[in-house]
Amino acid sequence: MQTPHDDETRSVRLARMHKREQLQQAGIDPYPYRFERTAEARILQEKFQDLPAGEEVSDFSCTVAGRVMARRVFGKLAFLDIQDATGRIQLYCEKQRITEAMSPEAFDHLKNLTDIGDILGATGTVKRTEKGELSVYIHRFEILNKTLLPLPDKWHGLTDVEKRYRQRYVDLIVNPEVRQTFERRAKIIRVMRNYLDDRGFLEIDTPVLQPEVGGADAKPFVTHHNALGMDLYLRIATELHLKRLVVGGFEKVYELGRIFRNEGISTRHNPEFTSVEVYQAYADYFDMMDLTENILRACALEVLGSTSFVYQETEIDFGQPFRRVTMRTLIQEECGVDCLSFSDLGEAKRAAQALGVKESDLVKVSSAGGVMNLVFEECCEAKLIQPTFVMDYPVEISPLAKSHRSQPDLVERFELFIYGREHANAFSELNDPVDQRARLEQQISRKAAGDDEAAGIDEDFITALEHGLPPTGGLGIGIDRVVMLLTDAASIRDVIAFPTLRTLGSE
RNA sequence: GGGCACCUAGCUCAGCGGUAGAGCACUCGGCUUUUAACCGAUCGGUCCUGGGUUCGAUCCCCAGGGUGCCCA
Repeated sequence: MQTPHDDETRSVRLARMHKREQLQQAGIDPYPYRFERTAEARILQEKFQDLPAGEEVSDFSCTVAGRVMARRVFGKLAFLDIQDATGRIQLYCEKQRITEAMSPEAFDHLKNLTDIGDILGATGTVKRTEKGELSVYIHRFEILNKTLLPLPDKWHGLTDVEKRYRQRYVDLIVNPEVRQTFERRAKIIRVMRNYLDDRGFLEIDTPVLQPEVGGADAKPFVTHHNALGMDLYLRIATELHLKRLVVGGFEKVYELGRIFRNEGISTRHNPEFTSVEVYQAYADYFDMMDLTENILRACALEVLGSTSFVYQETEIDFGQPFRRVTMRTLIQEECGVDCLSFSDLGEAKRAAQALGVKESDLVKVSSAGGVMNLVFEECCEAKLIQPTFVMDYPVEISPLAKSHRSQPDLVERFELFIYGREHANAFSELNDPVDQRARLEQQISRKAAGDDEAAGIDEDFITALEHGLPPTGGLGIGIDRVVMLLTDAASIRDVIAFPTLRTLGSE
């Protein structure tokens, strides 16, 4: 990986620096301030799609601008392909026309002092060449940016995966599908906001910097506030503050924003990612299932124009009602074992081991519910390709969810699985403050027995609950993973413009 | 954290126990219908780093670094 300093000695950069100087010596500013365009590539392509080869529209003048993506230069003629935000178009550059309109040297400047990657503006008529390429037949051009560094290899493009992420701007210039991914991402987020706004949900920003972490089981990033002399955590969820807002009387709230988890990086995990959490008073987890289903269907329809699509060569269908099945039933179907029937932890662990759960995972777990969850992860998760609401989780791994109305040891919680991955997590929210305190305390003692960061209890959250949280349904959706699905991206890094990467040259 | 793979010119990659190559890019020359333009010439190397084996290592071995994929 080259750093800009290494580039100092690179011949390409030196050559371009020299061209920049030559332009300046000729009285040309290689970095002008403004340029007035009258046309974009795609608009021209559409407008003149029926223009026959060899014909020029001499009474139509237009001005375009964009980055030079290809150059084919002859003695007194040059073809430059420029790319703007809408697409590409060829500039047909004839020495005679340019000389007449500009100056005797102008064509040589174009020929000798511009490179692939430079940003140009140009004015001319429209002509489809003999070979059938729609072109702007230019008589005037302006260099809008003399670039110093070259674009990647014109045959292979930018294939180095790391460089695509580190220098996303280059990736975007060279790989048009990357642009589409981020356009779709923006659209998905817009659809979600519109969907919620239209139904009376209010978006409220809650703190990123928090004195206590909570709302999920994850390791936080720690930072320090100098003036207050205190450590603060970056939020791992927006849950606890949004519930406070429901206590305060906002009956439909949500927050769409960045979450930070100090954990591993993989094709499905980035330390900072985007979630939307939604809370609705007087609703339960069944209402959240309906909401989840509808919002995802709306996204697919809006972005892809269809409720079914192909992800990594697998057909995914959002058109049918999503399957709703309990974790217990799924395990019974896959393994023939009823996880609620074990008499003690030892029996549960022996059964789990027989089903292929690793010893190294089992030792970290100290409850039957934890074992049940491991069995589910081992035996069921990967098989849930079509959208499936997995319902009724063990209480031990769900400290913020309300106990099941009819099943002891379980809570009213679901996760949505698609393509074997979790995409959403929702509860009938636990609003009994006494039960909530007991659950959190249990969680802490369990952690303290196990490992590292035994987080404190967010006392203010308990206080809020003591003031009364109405019956509430809550939902969290991982936006990045939804974007992955709807853009057919294999890695979460493909849907985050600037994914977290190791810094270069440190250590 | 575990497994596998890769690291050679600016880029994409060959290569081989005997001191390194191609295409493209860059630079120079030629060219008025190209689409990876073409033709000719030049330039271009810490073969990831360190150690070992060897007369000799880019190649084999060990360690480290980086990257990717899979698993946790």
